[in-house]
Amino acid sequence: MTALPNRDRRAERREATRQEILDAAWAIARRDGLTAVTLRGVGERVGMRAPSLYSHFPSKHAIYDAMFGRAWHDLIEALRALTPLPASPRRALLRAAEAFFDFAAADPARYQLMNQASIPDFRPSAEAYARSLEVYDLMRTELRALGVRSAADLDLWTGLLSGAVNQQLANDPGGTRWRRQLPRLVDMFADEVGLPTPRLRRAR
Amino acid sequence: MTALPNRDRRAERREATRQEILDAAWAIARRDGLTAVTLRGVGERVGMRAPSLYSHFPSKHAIYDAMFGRAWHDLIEALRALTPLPASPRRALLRAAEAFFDFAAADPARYQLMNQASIPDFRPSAEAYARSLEVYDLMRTELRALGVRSAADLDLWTGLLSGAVNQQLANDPGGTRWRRQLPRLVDMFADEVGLPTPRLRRAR
DNA sequence: GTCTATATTCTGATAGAC
DNA sequence: GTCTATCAGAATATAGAC
Repeated sequence: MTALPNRDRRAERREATRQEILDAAWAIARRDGLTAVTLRGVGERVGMRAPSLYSHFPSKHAIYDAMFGRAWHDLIEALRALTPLPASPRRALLRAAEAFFDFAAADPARYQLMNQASIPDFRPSAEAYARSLEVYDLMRTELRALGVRSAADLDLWTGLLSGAVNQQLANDPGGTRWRRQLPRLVDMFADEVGLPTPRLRRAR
Repeated sequence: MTALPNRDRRAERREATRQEILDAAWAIARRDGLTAVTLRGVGERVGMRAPSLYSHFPSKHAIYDAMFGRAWHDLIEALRALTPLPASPRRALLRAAEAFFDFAAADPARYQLMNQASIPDFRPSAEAYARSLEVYDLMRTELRALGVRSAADLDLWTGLLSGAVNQQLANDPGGTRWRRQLPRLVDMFADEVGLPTPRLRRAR
């Protein structure tokens, strides 16, 4: 009778513990960098000895992998939460660009895990990697809806976005020097690929 | 009589050994990543035991620091070698952009050392860091000569460039997907900041 | 599922002989 | 200036008691 409820409880508890472990790993990564995440450190934060973590994750890389998948999942959610986008293509692009930018700037360690191969020997699993492709698909679909079709144009857009983010994180962390350029980038891109006016900013 | 010549010889030999050590470290970094550089590994390549390296560098970080400074120095040279630039501002920009791009793409590990804080606890010395500022100055001076004066415009330019490089290294290493966008980026930038036509590519 | 104890391996760095 | 020997510490991971 109580067999099923108990099993649910256990599964829930187990999942909660997994989550605590991941949260601890994120906290360390944010404070001291991705490579500062150690099993001892994580264990200490969750009130466990390091070896006990192996009851929940088969290896340290599995923890990174879960973090990687989670990060991309959260980005997907952040982008999906944008719909419905403004009817104006340029306003729609700006809204999406700002969402992406803010997601990246909110957690540089997360951005580093997602985009830069910064952990020796770590390769995301196929499942986790698929989530990053999903974001790419999402962007492509969105741009297509706005009338941007060619692969080169999509590359152009991702280049503009990642450039702004990278410069912000590298040269003005916590600031807004490149975030302020987003309306300009949107106009430049929209002009280049032939999206309708009016511009967000007045032309010079 | 021979005191001075001998001292020169020794200094030369010593400098040559230092260079061999750095070359070995670069080779390892290029093959297996920056963090794969170990004193034992470097020593093996130069035919020394690890402790002997301390006769030439006071610490492992000092090796990284020399590499960092050298990388920026080489970029400075690559950029200086561009003068005289084409008279056409847009062609001048394209030439500089391609030089920067190719420098980065030629050695991703070097680019990572220069731009991303990827080695735990490593901070470049003031001397080495000054070289990176020199590149920034060089770019500012060059843009100013072309008529680009505002700090925001300079930020825009560095964002466009670093975005193309980052996407190339992350998503199409060894390829040309983003390198091909450079003429387009130059035109977009030139249009935005009001540089004279004609465009490099025809407008759409 | 968590623990202690330990294996294994690697790291940067130092001491001191030669 | 290079060597051997070693330190001191960190890391991931495993074995097995409870």
